[in-house]
Formats: sequence, structure tokens, C-alpha cells
Amino acid sequence: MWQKKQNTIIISTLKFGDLYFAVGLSKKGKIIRISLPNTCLNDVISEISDHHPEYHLSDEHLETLMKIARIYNGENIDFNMELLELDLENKNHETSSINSSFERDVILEVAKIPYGNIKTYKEIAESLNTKGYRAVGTAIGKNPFPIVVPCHRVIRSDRNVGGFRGGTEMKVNMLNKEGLNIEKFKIKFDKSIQKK
DNA sequence: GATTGACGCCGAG
DNA sequence: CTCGGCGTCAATC
Repeated sequence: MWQKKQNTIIISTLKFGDLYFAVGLSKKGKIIRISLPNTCLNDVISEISDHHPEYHLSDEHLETLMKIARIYNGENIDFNMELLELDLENKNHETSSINSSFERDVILEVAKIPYGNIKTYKEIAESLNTKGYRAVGTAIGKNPFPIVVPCHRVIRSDRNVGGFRGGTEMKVNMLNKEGLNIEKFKIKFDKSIQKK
């Protein structure tokens, strides 16, 4: 006689090539967290379950997972941002993914960066009218929706690629697949510099 | 309060 | 070019 927990989430996984992908969704069907790909299935699951301990596995949402995998592999595909849980209302709820309006504003700003383009942490900060460049970096570091919200397209002002949760290697690989030239972790001059 | 960041800038070597 | 040191600000302890 257990009770059905409202906070239980659904985790779906997909193996694409030799990498596993995972996505966590609320009962409402909104995406609350996306994991970075990994060769270890347990790792991609715990990347989500660490934040949402009560879950059950499902093999639904394969379409969503396929899209994520293809974007990761450098394809330019549309992703419906409406699928992401960006509300702050369930702050104390298990099914919230974003913790503050600051984080939300940062995520929304990063989401605007088009395929194959880059923006600096400083530029993101400036469009939010703050000088808290590091705070912006920290918020981006917590991005619950990597790949889909393209935090891999945010680099440092000195043109170094900067940090990445999944390791700098992964960030460089993703940018390469989107057509950017990188040498010694620095972005080389290319077409995408003429943004704005 | 004090410390910690996926940062930025400037000045010294 | 690389380093330190300091500015700055949100989150965390």
C-alpha cells in the first residue's frame, strides 16, 4: 500500500551510436532535465536522478531523444522550446529545473544563439544589464537543458572556448561539428563572428 | 558575512 | 604569451 507520488518523474534513454542519451520529464510532460551523452547508461541516468531521486524508466519520448542526439551530432534541427519546463512556480517541487529568475533569464538568452554561431559570457551578461560575468558563467554551468539550450556556443571574451560540464573536449567537438574552427582551444576567425 | 565559480581586464614579466 | 590580482555578482555555506 504505497501512495502514488506526485513528484515522480519519468526518465527515458536512447542509445545512439555508442553513446547513451537521457531525458527527464514531469508528469505534465515537460522536460525538466537533459543529460550529456555518455558511454555509460548508469551515468546518464544518474545525471538526472541525482536531482530527482524518484523516477521510473520509460521508453517513450524517443522522438525527443532522437532530436537531442542529432543536434549533439551537429545537425541543424528545430527544437520546440515549449517542451522545456521553465516555470519557477514549483520551486519547492521536485519537478522544477530552474531555481531563480536570474538563471531563467540567462537560459533564455543562451537559447537565442543560432546554430553555428557563438556568443561570449560577457555578451550574455550585457544583454541582461549586469557586470556579473562570472555569475552568468555559473548559471550557464547549471544549464538543465544542455545541447538544446546551446550553452556550448558560449565562449570566453579572449576567444578561448571556456569551460563545459561535460569537459572541454566535448564542447570543442560540438562546435567543430557546427562548422567552427578551433585551434589550441581558441576560436579562429570565421563567418560566425559577424553576429549583430 | 565569507567563500566559490564554465568570467573579464589590466599590468608585469 | 602566461600569470596574478582585482572587479563583479549570484549562489552556497
